[in-house]
Amino acid sequence: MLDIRSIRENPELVKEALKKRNEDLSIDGLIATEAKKRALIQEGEKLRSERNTVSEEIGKLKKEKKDASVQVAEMKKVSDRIKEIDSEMREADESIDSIILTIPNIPHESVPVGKDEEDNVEVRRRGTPREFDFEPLNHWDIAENLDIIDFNRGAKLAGSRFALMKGMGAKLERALIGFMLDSNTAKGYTEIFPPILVNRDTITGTGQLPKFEMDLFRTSDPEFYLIPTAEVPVTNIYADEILSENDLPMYFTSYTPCFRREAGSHGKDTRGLIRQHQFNKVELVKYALPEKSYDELEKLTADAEEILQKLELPYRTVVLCTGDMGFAASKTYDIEVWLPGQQKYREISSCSNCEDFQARRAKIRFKREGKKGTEFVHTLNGSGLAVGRTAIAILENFQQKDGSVAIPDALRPYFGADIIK
RNA sequence: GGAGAGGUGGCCGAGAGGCUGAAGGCAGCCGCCUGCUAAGCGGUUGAAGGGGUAAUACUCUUCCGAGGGUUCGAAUCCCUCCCUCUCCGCCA
Repeated sequence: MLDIRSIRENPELVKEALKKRNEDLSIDGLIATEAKKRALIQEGEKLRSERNTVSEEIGKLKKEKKDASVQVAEMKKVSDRIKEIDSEMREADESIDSIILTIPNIPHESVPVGKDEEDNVEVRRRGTPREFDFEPLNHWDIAENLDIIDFNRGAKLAGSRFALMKGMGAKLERALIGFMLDSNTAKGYTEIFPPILVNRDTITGTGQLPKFEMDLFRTSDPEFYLIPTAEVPVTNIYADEILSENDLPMYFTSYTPCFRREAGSHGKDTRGLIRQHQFNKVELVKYALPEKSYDELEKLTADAEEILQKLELPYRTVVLCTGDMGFAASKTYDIEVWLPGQQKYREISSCSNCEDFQARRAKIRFKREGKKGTEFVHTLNGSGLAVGRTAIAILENFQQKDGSVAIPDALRPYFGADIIK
Protein backbone atom coordinates (compact mmCIF):
# COMPACT_ATOMS: atom_id res chain seq x y z
CA MET A 1 0.00 0.00 0.00
CA LEU A 2 1.23 3.45 -0.84
CA ASP A 3 1.12 6.30 1.61
CA ILE A 4 -2.06 8.26 0.97
CA ARG A 5 -0.23 11.43 1.89
CA SER A 6 2.42 10.98 -0.73
CA ILE A 7 -0.26 10.15 -3.27
CA ARG A 8 -2.03 13.36 -2.37
CA GLU A 9 1.14 15.42 -2.50
CA ASN A 10 2.67 13.87 -5.62
CA PRO A 11 -0.15 12.49 -7.72
CA GLU A 12 1.90 12.85 -10.91
CA LEU A 13 4.62 10.61 -9.54
CA VAL A 14 2.11 7.88 -8.81
CA LYS A 15 0.41 8.23 -12.17
CA GLU A 16 3.73 7.92 -13.91
CA ALA A 17 4.66 4.85 -11.89
CA LEU A 18 1.36 3.22 -12.76
CA LYS A 19 1.93 3.93 -16.43
CA LYS A 20 5.36 2.29 -16.28
CA ARG A 21 3.69 -0.81 -14.90
CA ASN A 22 1.08 -0.81 -17.66
CA GLU A 23 -1.58 -0.13 -15.05
CA ASP A 24 -4.63 1.80 -16.02
CA LEU A 25 -5.95 3.05 -12.72
CA SER A 26 -7.41 6.44 -11.94
CA ILE A 27 -6.33 7.97 -8.68
CA ASP A 28 -8.22 11.26 -9.00
CA GLY A 29 -11.32 9.79 -7.41
CA LEU A 30 -9.20 8.42 -4.61
CA ILE A 31 -7.69 11.81 -3.88
CA ALA A 32 -11.13 13.44 -3.85
CA THR A 33 -12.57 10.84 -1.51
CA GLU A 34 -9.65 11.21 0.81
CA ALA A 35 -10.08 14.98 0.93
CA LYS A 36 -13.72 14.43 1.85
CA LYS A 37 -12.70 12.03 4.54
CA ARG A 38 -10.34 14.53 6.09
CA ALA A 39 -13.08 17.16 6.13
CA LEU A 40 -15.31 14.65 7.92
CA ILE A 41 -12.58 13.93 10.45
CA GLN A 42 -12.24 17.58 11.24
CA GLU A 43 -15.95 18.16 11.62
CA GLY A 44 -16.31 15.03 13.72
CA GLU A 45 -13.46 16.00 16.01
CA LYS A 46 -14.86 19.44 16.58
CA LEU A 47 -18.23 17.97 17.54
CA ARG A 48 -16.66 15.36 19.77
CA SER A 49 -14.65 18.00 21.52
CA GLU A 50 -17.83 19.95 22.15
CA ARG A 51 -19.64 16.88 23.37
CA ASN A 52 -16.82 16.02 25.74
CA THR A 53 -16.84 19.40 27.45
CA VAL A 54 -20.63 19.72 27.62
CA SER A 55 -21.03 16.17 28.87
CA GLU A 56 -18.66 16.97 31.65
CA GLU A 57 -20.78 20.00 32.56
CA ILE A 58 -23.87 17.84 32.55
CA GLY A 59 -22.20 15.54 34.99
CA LYS A 60 -21.42 18.43 37.30
CA LEU A 61 -24.92 19.90 37.06
CA LYS A 62 -26.46 16.56 37.89
CA LYS A 63 -24.22 16.18 40.85
CA GLU A 64 -25.41 19.54 42.11
CA LYS A 65 -29.01 18.44 41.45
CA LYS A 66 -29.44 21.16 38.86
CA ASP A 67 -31.42 20.94 35.66
CA ALA A 68 -29.44 19.89 32.59
CA SER A 69 -32.22 19.07 30.15
CA VAL A 70 -31.27 21.87 27.74
CA GLN A 71 -27.73 20.64 27.44
CA VAL A 72 -28.84 17.02 27.19
CA ALA A 73 -31.20 17.83 24.33
CA GLU A 74 -28.49 19.77 22.57
CA MET A 75 -25.95 17.01 22.93
CA LYS A 76 -28.45 14.50 21.67
CA LYS A 77 -28.44 16.43 18.40
CA VAL A 78 -24.66 16.60 18.38
CA SER A 79 -24.43 12.89 18.97
CA ASP A 80 -26.80 12.15 16.13
CA ARG A 81 -24.69 14.25 13.81
CA ILE A 82 -21.57 12.44 14.97
CA LYS A 83 -23.22 9.15 14.09
CA GLU A 84 -24.02 10.44 10.63
CA ILE A 85 -20.45 11.56 10.15
CA ASP A 86 -19.14 8.22 11.35
CA SER A 87 -21.20 6.33 8.86
CA GLU A 88 -20.17 8.64 6.03
CA MET A 89 -16.62 8.13 7.10
CA ARG A 90 -16.98 4.38 7.03
CA GLU A 91 -18.21 4.66 3.47
CA ALA A 92 -15.29 6.88 2.55
CA ASP A 93 -12.86 4.45 4.14
CA GLU A 94 -14.29 1.52 2.25
CA SER A 95 -14.08 3.41 -0.97
CA ILE A 96 -10.49 4.46 -0.26
CA ASP A 97 -9.47 0.93 0.69
CA SER A 98 -11.07 -0.58 -2.37
CA ILE A 99 -8.80 1.55 -4.52
CA ILE A 100 -5.63 1.98 -2.54
CA LEU A 101 -5.29 -1.74 -1.82
CA THR A 102 -5.20 -2.40 -5.56
CA ILE A 103 -2.49 0.11 -6.43
CA PRO A 104 0.84 -1.63 -6.98
CA ASN A 105 4.11 -0.51 -5.49
CA ILE A 106 6.19 2.20 -7.13
CA PRO A 107 9.25 0.86 -8.97
CA HIS A 108 12.67 1.90 -7.69
CA GLU A 109 14.51 4.36 -9.91
CA SER A 110 17.10 1.71 -10.83
CA VAL A 111 14.46 -0.56 -12.37
CA PRO A 112 14.47 -0.63 -16.18
CA VAL A 113 11.28 0.57 -17.81
CA GLY A 114 9.72 -2.07 -19.99
CA LYS A 115 6.60 -3.86 -21.09
CA ASP A 116 7.11 -7.54 -20.32
CA GLU A 117 9.75 -10.18 -19.66
CA GLU A 118 11.39 -9.37 -23.00
CA ASP A 119 12.58 -6.15 -21.44
CA ASN A 120 14.18 -7.67 -18.36
CA VAL A 121 17.90 -7.02 -18.16
CA GLU A 122 20.48 -9.68 -17.48
CA VAL A 123 22.92 -8.57 -14.81
CA ARG A 124 25.19 -11.61 -14.50
CA ARG A 125 25.66 -15.19 -15.53
CA ARG A 126 27.43 -17.91 -13.56
CA GLY A 127 28.44 -21.42 -14.52
CA THR A 128 28.71 -22.80 -18.02
CA PRO A 129 25.96 -24.98 -19.45
CA ARG A 130 27.37 -28.44 -19.88
CA GLU A 131 28.18 -29.86 -23.32
CA PHE A 132 26.29 -33.13 -23.76
CA ASP A 133 27.64 -35.91 -25.93
CA PHE A 134 24.08 -37.20 -26.22
CA GLU A 135 20.65 -35.63 -26.57
CA PRO A 136 19.67 -34.40 -23.08
CA LEU A 137 16.20 -35.42 -21.97
CA ASN A 138 13.45 -33.43 -20.30
CA HIS A 139 13.15 -33.95 -16.59
CA TRP A 140 9.82 -35.74 -16.92
CA ASP A 141 11.35 -38.35 -19.16
CA ILE A 142 14.34 -38.77 -16.88
CA ALA A 143 12.08 -39.02 -13.83
CA GLU A 144 9.65 -41.46 -15.36
CA ASN A 145 12.46 -43.65 -16.66
CA LEU A 146 13.91 -43.76 -13.15
CA ASP A 147 10.44 -44.22 -11.65
CA ILE A 148 10.92 -41.36 -9.19
CA ILE A 149 8.05 -39.11 -10.24
CA ASP A 150 4.60 -40.41 -11.18
CA PHE A 151 2.62 -37.74 -12.95
CA ASN A 152 -0.29 -39.94 -13.95
CA ARG A 153 -1.03 -41.15 -10.48
CA GLY A 154 -0.58 -37.64 -9.11
CA ALA A 155 -3.28 -36.57 -11.54
CA LYS A 156 -5.45 -39.51 -10.50
CA LEU A 157 -5.19 -38.60 -6.84
CA ALA A 158 -5.75 -34.89 -7.21
CA GLY A 159 -5.88 -33.62 -10.78
CA SER A 160 -3.71 -31.97 -13.34
CA ARG A 161 -0.67 -30.09 -12.06
CA PHE A 162 -0.19 -32.53 -9.21
CA ALA A 163 2.59 -35.09 -9.07
CA LEU A 164 3.65 -37.95 -6.89
CA MET A 165 7.28 -38.16 -5.92
CA LYS A 166 8.51 -41.58 -5.10
CA GLY A 167 11.57 -43.33 -3.75
CA MET A 168 14.71 -41.40 -4.67
CA GLY A 169 12.51 -38.62 -6.08
CA ALA A 170 10.86 -38.03 -2.73
CA LYS A 171 14.22 -38.27 -1.05
CA LEU A 172 15.78 -35.76 -3.43
CA GLU A 173 13.07 -33.29 -2.51
CA ARG A 174 13.65 -33.86 1.18
CA ALA A 175 17.43 -33.65 0.84
CA LEU A 176 17.17 -30.33 -0.98
CA ILE A 177 14.94 -28.86 1.71
CA GLY A 178 17.40 -29.78 4.44
CA PHE A 179 20.37 -28.61 2.43
CA MET A 180 18.80 -25.22 1.66
CA LEU A 181 17.62 -24.60 5.19
CA ASP A 182 21.06 -25.43 6.59
CA SER A 183 22.76 -23.23 4.04
CA ASN A 184 20.48 -20.32 4.99
CA THR A 185 20.62 -20.75 8.75
CA ALA A 186 24.43 -20.85 8.52
CA LYS A 187 24.19 -17.27 7.23
CA GLY A 188 22.13 -16.05 10.14
CA TYR A 189 18.62 -16.68 8.91
CA THR A 190 16.30 -17.97 11.61
CA GLU A 191 14.34 -21.03 10.61
CA ILE A 192 10.57 -20.72 10.76
CA PHE A 193 7.86 -23.27 10.22
CA PRO A 194 4.67 -21.22 10.01
CA PRO A 195 0.98 -21.98 9.56
CA ILE A 196 0.23 -22.94 5.99
CA LEU A 197 -3.40 -21.92 6.22
CA VAL A 198 -3.78 -18.26 7.09
CA ASN A 199 -6.54 -15.74 7.54
CA ARG A 200 -7.61 -12.95 5.28
CA ASP A 201 -5.74 -10.20 7.12
CA THR A 202 -2.46 -12.01 6.78
CA ILE A 203 -2.80 -12.55 3.09
CA THR A 204 -3.92 -8.96 2.60
CA GLY A 205 -0.84 -7.76 4.47
CA THR A 206 1.58 -9.07 1.88
CA GLY A 207 -0.57 -7.93 -1.05
CA GLN A 208 -2.08 -11.13 -2.47
CA LEU A 209 -5.53 -9.84 -1.50
CA PRO A 210 -7.80 -8.22 -2.49
CA LYS A 211 -6.49 -8.14 -6.03
CA PHE A 212 -5.33 -11.70 -6.58
CA GLU A 213 -8.09 -13.81 -5.08
CA MET A 214 -8.16 -15.84 -8.29
CA ASP A 215 -4.63 -17.13 -7.71
CA LEU A 216 -5.34 -18.60 -4.28
CA PHE A 217 -6.83 -21.75 -2.87
CA ARG A 218 -9.15 -21.22 0.00
CA THR A 219 -11.10 -23.26 2.51
CA SER A 220 -14.61 -22.50 3.63
CA ASP A 221 -16.13 -22.91 7.04
CA PRO A 222 -13.94 -21.76 8.54
CA GLU A 223 -12.38 -19.57 5.90
CA PHE A 224 -8.64 -19.90 5.42
CA TYR A 225 -6.28 -19.29 2.56
CA LEU A 226 -3.60 -21.78 1.57
CA ILE A 227 -0.37 -19.87 1.37
CA PRO A 228 1.06 -19.37 -2.12
CA THR A 229 4.49 -18.75 -0.55
CA ALA A 230 6.02 -18.68 2.92
CA GLU A 231 6.52 -14.97 2.34
CA VAL A 232 2.90 -14.54 3.42
CA PRO A 233 3.03 -15.93 6.98
CA VAL A 234 6.67 -15.07 7.62
CA THR A 235 6.48 -11.43 6.55
CA ASN A 236 3.40 -11.08 8.74
CA ILE A 237 5.05 -12.45 11.88
CA TYR A 238 5.41 -8.97 13.33
CA ALA A 239 2.27 -7.49 11.79
CA ASP A 240 0.71 -4.88 14.04
CA GLU A 241 3.81 -4.64 16.19
CA ILE A 242 6.41 -2.01 16.91
CA LEU A 243 10.01 -3.21 16.88
CA SER A 244 13.01 -1.34 18.10
CA GLU A 245 15.77 -0.14 15.79
CA ASN A 246 18.17 -2.66 17.35
CA ASP A 247 15.96 -5.56 16.31
CA LEU A 248 16.77 -4.84 12.67
CA PRO A 249 17.70 -6.37 10.39
CA MET A 250 15.88 -9.65 10.93
CA TYR A 251 16.50 -12.66 8.69
CA PHE A 252 14.15 -15.61 8.35
CA THR A 253 14.16 -18.74 6.27
CA SER A 254 11.22 -21.02 5.98
CA TYR A 255 10.39 -24.24 4.22
CA THR A 256 6.72 -24.67 3.37
CA PRO A 257 4.57 -26.27 0.76
CA CYS A 258 3.01 -23.60 -1.47
CA PHE A 259 -0.33 -23.66 -3.22
CA ARG A 260 -1.31 -21.77 -6.34
CA ARG A 261 -4.37 -21.94 -8.54
CA GLU A 262 -2.36 -21.00 -11.64
CA ALA A 263 -5.50 -19.45 -13.07
CA GLY A 264 -4.57 -17.75 -16.30
CA SER A 265 -1.65 -20.00 -17.08
CA HIS A 266 -3.62 -22.65 -18.95
CA GLY A 267 -1.47 -24.37 -21.49
CA LYS A 268 1.81 -23.16 -19.95
CA ASP A 269 4.23 -25.76 -18.72
CA THR A 270 1.56 -28.42 -18.70
CA ARG A 271 4.10 -31.23 -18.69
CA GLY A 272 6.47 -31.89 -15.89
CA LEU A 273 7.11 -30.40 -12.54
CA ILE A 274 7.68 -26.76 -13.48
CA ARG A 275 4.24 -25.45 -12.70
CA GLN A 276 2.29 -27.33 -10.03
CA HIS A 277 -0.65 -26.45 -7.82
CA GLN A 278 1.38 -27.66 -4.86
CA PHE A 279 5.12 -27.28 -4.58
CA ASN A 280 7.84 -26.98 -1.99
CA LYS A 281 9.84 -23.85 -1.48
CA VAL A 282 12.44 -22.59 0.96
CA GLU A 283 11.95 -18.89 1.37
CA LEU A 284 14.13 -16.04 2.60
CA VAL A 285 12.48 -13.07 4.32
CA LYS A 286 14.12 -9.98 5.75
CA TYR A 287 13.02 -6.99 7.75
CA ALA A 288 15.43 -4.12 7.11
CA LEU A 289 16.06 -0.51 8.00
CA PRO A 290 14.82 1.67 5.13
CA GLU A 291 18.28 3.08 4.39
CA LYS A 292 19.77 -0.42 4.22
CA SER A 293 17.13 -2.29 2.28
CA TYR A 294 18.78 -2.14 -1.14
CA ASP A 295 22.06 -3.45 0.26
CA GLU A 296 20.03 -6.19 1.89
CA LEU A 297 18.41 -7.02 -1.43
CA GLU A 298 21.83 -7.52 -3.02
CA LYS A 299 22.89 -9.75 -0.13
CA LEU A 300 19.68 -11.74 -0.18
CA THR A 301 20.01 -12.33 -3.91
CA ALA A 302 23.63 -13.38 -3.43
CA ASP A 303 22.55 -15.82 -0.70
CA ALA A 304 20.03 -17.42 -3.05
CA GLU A 305 22.60 -17.56 -5.85
CA GLU A 306 25.08 -19.22 -3.58
CA ILE A 307 22.83 -22.26 -3.26
CA LEU A 308 22.93 -22.70 -7.02
CA GLN A 309 26.70 -22.30 -6.94
CA LYS A 310 27.05 -24.97 -4.29
CA LEU A 311 24.86 -27.27 -6.36
CA GLU A 312 26.97 -26.51 -9.44
CA LEU A 313 23.99 -25.37 -11.44
CA PRO A 314 24.50 -22.75 -14.18
CA TYR A 315 22.26 -19.72 -13.83
CA ARG A 316 21.80 -16.11 -14.73
CA THR A 317 20.32 -13.24 -12.81
CA VAL A 318 18.02 -10.68 -14.39
CA VAL A 319 16.51 -7.52 -13.03
CA LEU A 320 12.82 -7.39 -13.83
CA CYS A 321 11.54 -4.43 -15.81
CA THR A 322 8.68 -2.28 -14.56
CA GLY A 323 6.10 -4.19 -16.59
CA ASP A 324 7.10 -7.63 -15.29
CA MET A 325 7.42 -6.94 -11.56
CA GLY A 326 5.06 -8.31 -8.97
CA PHE A 327 2.43 -6.20 -7.28
CA ALA A 328 4.22 -5.51 -3.99
CA ALA A 329 7.78 -5.17 -5.26
CA SER A 330 9.85 -2.05 -5.82
CA LYS A 331 12.69 -4.00 -7.35
CA THR A 332 13.06 -7.66 -8.20
CA TYR A 333 15.88 -9.90 -9.33
CA ASP A 334 14.92 -13.21 -10.86
CA ILE A 335 17.44 -15.99 -10.77
CA GLU A 336 17.06 -18.35 -13.70
CA VAL A 337 18.61 -21.80 -13.80
CA TRP A 338 19.75 -23.45 -16.99
CA LEU A 339 17.58 -26.39 -18.07
CA PRO A 340 19.28 -28.48 -20.76
CA GLY A 341 16.03 -30.32 -21.54
CA GLN A 342 14.43 -27.02 -22.56
CA GLN A 343 17.64 -25.29 -23.63
CA LYS A 344 16.43 -22.33 -21.62
CA TYR A 345 17.01 -20.43 -18.42
CA ARG A 346 13.96 -20.80 -16.17
CA GLU A 347 13.02 -18.90 -13.03
CA ILE A 348 14.07 -20.65 -9.84
CA SER A 349 14.07 -17.69 -7.47
CA SER A 350 12.59 -14.24 -7.32
CA CYS A 351 14.13 -11.77 -4.87
CA SER A 352 12.30 -8.54 -4.11
CA ASN A 353 12.53 -5.46 -2.01
CA CYS A 354 9.01 -4.35 -1.17
CA GLU A 355 10.25 -1.28 0.72
CA ASP A 356 7.45 -0.18 3.07
CA PHE A 357 4.61 -1.36 0.84
CA GLN A 358 3.83 -4.52 2.79
CA ALA A 359 4.85 -3.04 6.12
CA ARG A 360 2.30 -0.28 5.73
CA ARG A 361 -0.43 -2.79 4.95
CA ALA A 362 0.57 -5.10 7.78
CA LYS A 363 1.56 -2.30 10.18
CA ILE A 364 5.07 -3.54 10.83
CA ARG A 365 6.84 -0.60 12.43
CA PHE A 366 9.96 0.24 14.35
CA LYS A 367 11.14 3.00 16.63
CA ARG A 368 14.48 4.71 16.34
CA GLU A 369 16.57 5.30 19.43
CA GLY A 370 15.85 8.75 20.84
CA LYS A 371 13.39 9.67 18.09
CA LYS A 372 9.70 9.99 18.59
CA GLY A 373 7.17 8.37 16.37
CA THR A 374 7.51 5.17 14.39
CA GLU A 375 8.57 4.22 10.87
CA PHE A 376 7.67 1.30 8.68
CA VAL A 377 10.30 -1.38 8.21
CA HIS A 378 11.28 -2.47 4.73
CA THR A 379 10.42 -6.06 3.89
CA LEU A 380 12.27 -8.28 1.44
CA ASN A 381 11.74 -11.80 0.28
CA GLY A 382 13.22 -14.27 -2.12
CA SER A 383 13.18 -17.95 -2.87
CA GLY A 384 16.15 -19.76 -1.56
CA LEU A 385 15.11 -21.80 -3.57
CA ALA A 386 12.07 -23.31 -5.26
CA VAL A 387 12.66 -26.95 -4.35
CA GLY A 388 10.84 -28.73 -7.17
CA ARG A 389 12.52 -26.62 -9.79
CA THR A 390 15.89 -27.26 -8.20
CA ALA A 391 15.18 -30.98 -8.38
CA ILE A 392 14.35 -30.56 -12.06
CA ALA A 393 17.58 -28.66 -12.61
CA ILE A 394 19.61 -31.41 -10.99
CA LEU A 395 17.89 -34.13 -13.01
CA GLU A 396 18.45 -32.30 -16.28
CA ASN A 397 21.95 -30.94 -15.66
CA PHE A 398 23.38 -34.06 -14.05
CA GLN A 399 21.75 -36.67 -16.28
CA GLN A 400 24.01 -39.23 -17.82
CA LYS A 401 23.92 -41.19 -21.01
CA ASP A 402 22.72 -44.37 -19.28
CA GLY A 403 19.72 -42.56 -17.81
CA SER A 404 21.14 -42.23 -14.31
CA VAL A 405 21.56 -38.91 -12.55
CA ALA A 406 24.62 -37.85 -10.55
CA ILE A 407 24.12 -36.00 -7.29
CA PRO A 408 26.15 -32.80 -6.79
CA ASP A 409 28.84 -33.14 -4.12
CA ALA A 410 27.29 -30.61 -1.78
CA LEU A 411 24.02 -32.53 -1.65
CA ARG A 412 25.45 -35.99 -1.04
CA PRO A 413 25.52 -35.78 2.76
CA TYR A 414 21.81 -34.98 2.66
CA PHE A 415 20.89 -37.43 -0.05
CA GLY A 416 22.98 -40.31 1.20
CA ALA A 417 24.06 -41.46 -2.24
CA ASP A 418 25.99 -40.08 -5.19
CA ILE A 419 23.72 -41.25 -7.96
CA ILE A 420 20.11 -42.04 -8.82
CA LYS A 421 19.77 -45.02 -11.10
C1' G B 1 -17.94 -31.30 20.69
C1' G B 2 -19.64 -30.15 26.28
C1' A B 3 -18.76 -27.01 30.91
C1' G B 4 -16.38 -22.89 33.00
C1' A B 5 -12.76 -18.55 33.48
C1' G B 6 -10.56 -14.55 31.23
C1' G B 7 -8.51 -10.70 27.47
C1' U B 8 -6.81 -3.29 30.57
C1' G B 9 -0.12 0.50 29.19
C1' G B 10 6.83 -2.66 28.06
C1' C B 11 5.22 -6.40 32.07
C1' C B 12 2.05 -7.49 36.57
C1' G B 13 -2.51 -5.65 38.23
C1' A B 14 -6.86 -2.29 40.12
C1' G B 15 -11.12 0.03 38.11
C1' A B 16 -17.85 -2.01 37.64
C1' G B 17 -21.52 4.68 33.83
C1' G B 18 -18.89 11.21 34.33
C1' C B 19 -13.36 13.39 38.61
C1' U B 20 -9.59 7.28 34.35
C1' G B 21 -4.95 7.63 29.13
C1' A B 22 -6.23 4.82 33.09
C1' A B 23 -4.65 3.67 40.83
C1' G B 24 -0.60 0.62 42.72
C1' G B 25 3.73 -2.28 41.66
C1' C B 26 7.80 -3.82 38.44
C1' A B 27 10.99 -2.46 34.50
C1' G B 28 13.05 1.90 31.76
C1' C B 29 14.83 7.00 31.58
C1' C B 30 16.52 11.80 34.10
C1' G B 31 18.12 14.08 38.47
C1' C B 32 19.58 13.97 43.82
C1' C B 33 22.11 11.27 47.39
C1' U B 34 26.29 8.03 47.94
C1' G B 35 34.06 5.50 48.67
C1' C B 36 31.82 1.69 44.65
C1' U B 37 27.51 -1.37 44.04
C1' A B 38 22.79 -2.04 46.24
C1' A B 39 19.14 0.63 48.76
C1' G B 40 16.68 5.47 49.28
C1' C B 41 14.34 10.25 47.51
C1' G B 42 12.10 13.34 43.54
C1' G B 43 10.59 13.61 38.58
C1' U B 44 9.51 11.26 34.07
C1' U B 45 8.10 7.23 30.45
C1' G B 46 2.36 4.41 25.12
C1' A B 47 0.31 4.55 19.95
C1' A B 48 -2.36 6.69 15.68
C1' G B 49 -4.33 10.91 13.39
C1' G B 50 -5.30 16.38 12.93
C1' G B 51 -4.15 21.72 14.07
C1' G B 52 0.17 24.65 15.25
C1' U B 53 5.78 25.87 14.94
C1' A B 54 11.81 27.12 11.48
C1' A B 55 11.97 23.22 15.01
C1' U B 56 10.37 22.74 19.99
C1' A B 57 6.42 24.15 23.02
C1' C B 58 1.35 23.89 22.90
C1' U B 59 -3.40 21.84 21.52
C1' C B 60 -7.63 18.67 19.71
C1' U B 61 -9.58 13.68 18.49
C1' U B 62 -9.27 8.41 18.88
C1' C B 63 -7.38 3.87 21.24
C1' C B 64 -8.77 -0.71 27.80
C1' G B 65 -9.15 -8.08 22.29
C1' A B 66 -12.33 -6.64 17.39
C1' G B 67 -16.89 -4.75 15.52
C1' G B 68 -21.80 -2.94 16.39
C1' G B 69 -25.57 -0.93 19.98
C1' U B 70 -27.75 1.78 24.47
C1' U B 71 -26.70 6.78 26.75
C1' C B 72 -25.89 13.81 26.99
C1' G B 73 -21.57 10.71 28.49
C1' A B 74 -18.94 3.69 28.08
C1' A B 75 -12.77 0.34 29.97
C1' U B 76 -17.43 -0.07 32.87
C1' C B 77 -24.27 -1.88 30.42
C1' C B 78 -26.24 -4.96 25.84
C1' C B 79 -25.26 -7.91 21.18
C1' U B 80 -21.94 -10.45 17.65
C1' C B 81 -17.20 -12.24 16.63
C1' C B 82 -11.97 -13.48 17.67
C1' C B 83 -8.24 -15.21 20.92
C1' U B 84 -6.15 -17.42 25.56
C1' C B 85 -6.57 -20.66 29.82
C1' U B 86 -8.84 -24.89 32.93
C1' C B 87 -11.79 -29.46 33.16
C1' C B 88 -14.41 -33.48 30.37
C1' G B 89 -14.84 -36.10 25.67
C1' C B 90 -12.46 -37.23 20.99
C1' C B 91 -8.02 -37.42 18.33
C1' A B 92 -2.44 -37.34 14.88
